[in-house]
Amino acid sequence: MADVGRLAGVSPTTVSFVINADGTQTISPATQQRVFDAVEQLGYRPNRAAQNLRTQQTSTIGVITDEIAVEPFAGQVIAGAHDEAWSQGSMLLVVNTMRSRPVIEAAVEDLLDRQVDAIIFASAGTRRVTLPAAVARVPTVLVSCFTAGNTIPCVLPDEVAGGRAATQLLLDAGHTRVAYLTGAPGAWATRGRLRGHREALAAAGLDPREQVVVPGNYHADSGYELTRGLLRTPHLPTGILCGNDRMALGAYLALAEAGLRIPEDVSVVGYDDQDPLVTEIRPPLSTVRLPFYEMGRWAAGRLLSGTTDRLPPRTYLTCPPSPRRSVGPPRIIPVRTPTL
Amino acid sequence: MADVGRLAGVSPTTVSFVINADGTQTISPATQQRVFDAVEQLGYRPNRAAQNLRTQQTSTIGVITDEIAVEPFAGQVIAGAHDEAWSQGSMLLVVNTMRSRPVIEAAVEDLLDRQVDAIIFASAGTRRVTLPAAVARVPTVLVSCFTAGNTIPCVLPDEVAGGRAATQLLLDAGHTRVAYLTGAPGAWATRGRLRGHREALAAAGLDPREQVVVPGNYHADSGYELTRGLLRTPHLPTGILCGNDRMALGAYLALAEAGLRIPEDVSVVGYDDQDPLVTEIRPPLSTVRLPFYEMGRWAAGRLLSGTTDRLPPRTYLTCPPSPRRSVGPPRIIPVRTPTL
DNA sequence: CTGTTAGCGCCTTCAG
DNA sequence: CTGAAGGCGCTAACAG
Repeated sequence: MADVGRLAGVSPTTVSFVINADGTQTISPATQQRVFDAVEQLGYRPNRAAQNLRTQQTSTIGVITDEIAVEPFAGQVIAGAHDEAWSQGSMLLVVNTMRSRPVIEAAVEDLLDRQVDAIIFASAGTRRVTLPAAVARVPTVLVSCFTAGNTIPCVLPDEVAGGRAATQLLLDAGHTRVAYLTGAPGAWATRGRLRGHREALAAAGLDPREQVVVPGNYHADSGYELTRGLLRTPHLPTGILCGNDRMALGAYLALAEAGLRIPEDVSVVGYDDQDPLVTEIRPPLSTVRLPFYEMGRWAAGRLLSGTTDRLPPRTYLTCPPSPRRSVGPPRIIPVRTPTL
Repeated sequence: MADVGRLAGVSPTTVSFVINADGTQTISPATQQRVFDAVEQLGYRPNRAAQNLRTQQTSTIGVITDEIAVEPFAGQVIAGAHDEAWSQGSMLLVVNTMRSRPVIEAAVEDLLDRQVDAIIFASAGTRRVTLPAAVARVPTVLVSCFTAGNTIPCVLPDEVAGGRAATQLLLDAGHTRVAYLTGAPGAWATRGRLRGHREALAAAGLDPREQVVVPGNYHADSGYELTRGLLRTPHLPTGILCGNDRMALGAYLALAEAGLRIPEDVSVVGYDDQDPLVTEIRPPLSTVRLPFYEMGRWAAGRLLSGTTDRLPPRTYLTCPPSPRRSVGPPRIIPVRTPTL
């Protein structure tokens, strides 16, 4: 920097001023030009370590995640946070904890030592978490998880609206007898989606108690078994809503085995919009997308704008429907005689 | 740090020495203890920004990746690099380029400004890349890609051995008539796998020219179509090897439609070991795993040990077979009459 | 074995 | 509109 100043015939101070032009200083255009030329000529780049030391900030966000290699999830959260951060000149320092408590604690300490400007904590599968107290020393936003007393602002998928949207996909096509093969009963997501499902049914003038709802576990197997169970029923529903895309895959298999076509004989809807699953199966699956990318982006955005103190305890982002070809009009006479 | 020294009754220098005990200094145990006590009592933690400025290194590796949210790929590479880095006290600064040239250039500059100790450049799908010249300013390793003159050390999956392993899964079960539904013909991976396939065939005493090989494109659709093509053939092979797991999924669908069971009627082998696909479909798919995690880990390991100058231009990591239940003994009489 | 001293490169009041 | 000076927190010669 001293060199630049020398070449431009100004002091290092002036160089600093023109480089970090923050509006509070007024440097003559001529001088500015000379400085820029010198910077260019010398290939000068400011030393970030020195800036960090001086300014106490690093343009860096620490991202602590359960498991980076789990899809759909961390990758998208990170991608969203990354894109927002990148657009504002910040970068992401990522830590993968594999849910290990000691790692989480060490990660927070280390990130704090490295003077990250903020922390994003993201979990795979919405759940309650308890974080080391130290996170309070820096602005923090939780993605897809929350703390006991909502002590830290968080962003969550709006599963209730998602459940409504998924159901609506079937309702809009004219279905009036739909089965819901839910995910694992205990999960936060499951409860929200089921509630949304019932709301949509009721809003369409259908009695939720007359529709079939059976509990699954988010695995393809349960989608398969549950669908087979449905097939043994006298009145096969015209539409099947699955807890997630994997369960929908199971439903596809069971339906194919039974010689039933999608969507001609039965319509199927998933949840998650999990690539490449949904686009690779035939027909492509109608589903609802979880806003992982958006949540990551939202978190980084709030953090970078430095307005985390005025944030509501919980923010919900919508799960948009992703209609594809697995939903069609209901078959007129979908009645089947029980097999056996 | 001055406070710590004061509390322990020593100079800041001494504090630095005991904290960074590098063996070159000898501090009396008593003094060390006093320093540690003071550190503990004050909750002192060294300021990384200051250390970075002073030592010119940051215990940080920059990871530049095509697309972080693409599975199977960047997530695992990052997870591997992360685990290795973490075990040595380093962290990862990740940048997602979406293959944009300007972003790649900016990323390298920014990472260099931030004084990363090393850079890992990872691509989705092995291919040749050209990097900004500036990467040369810091140790760099390429993952799943390579440069024109092999100017930068890289680590790649051993696709030839992988192709052999995949084929061997079928051969070991007793198959002598196998079809290979390849991935996109132009791809580096496709060529290696095909070569390995032929080697395995030859090594088993089979004439590669008598086996059927048809080109696909890595999508489920092509697996589906190609398998249907096979079904129209008088002699259906007893084993089908697919270019990747998605194509295998297509094969599953085509086989199910034709009323053929896996592995009783036909055995199927995939490639990639893509979760959750391979474990969620029935039967679970026998496949070959791409060593993304290992490549990431390997890259970080070499970089951190500071021995990148003595590295061979290319290092191949094995693709281990992942046998599951989609392979069984060949059917005695798999002959079918053409379905016209 | 321990303390003194001098920066690492930058930002930022405060004077001019 | 520009320059001088001090210091962010730490490390590494160099003395003692």
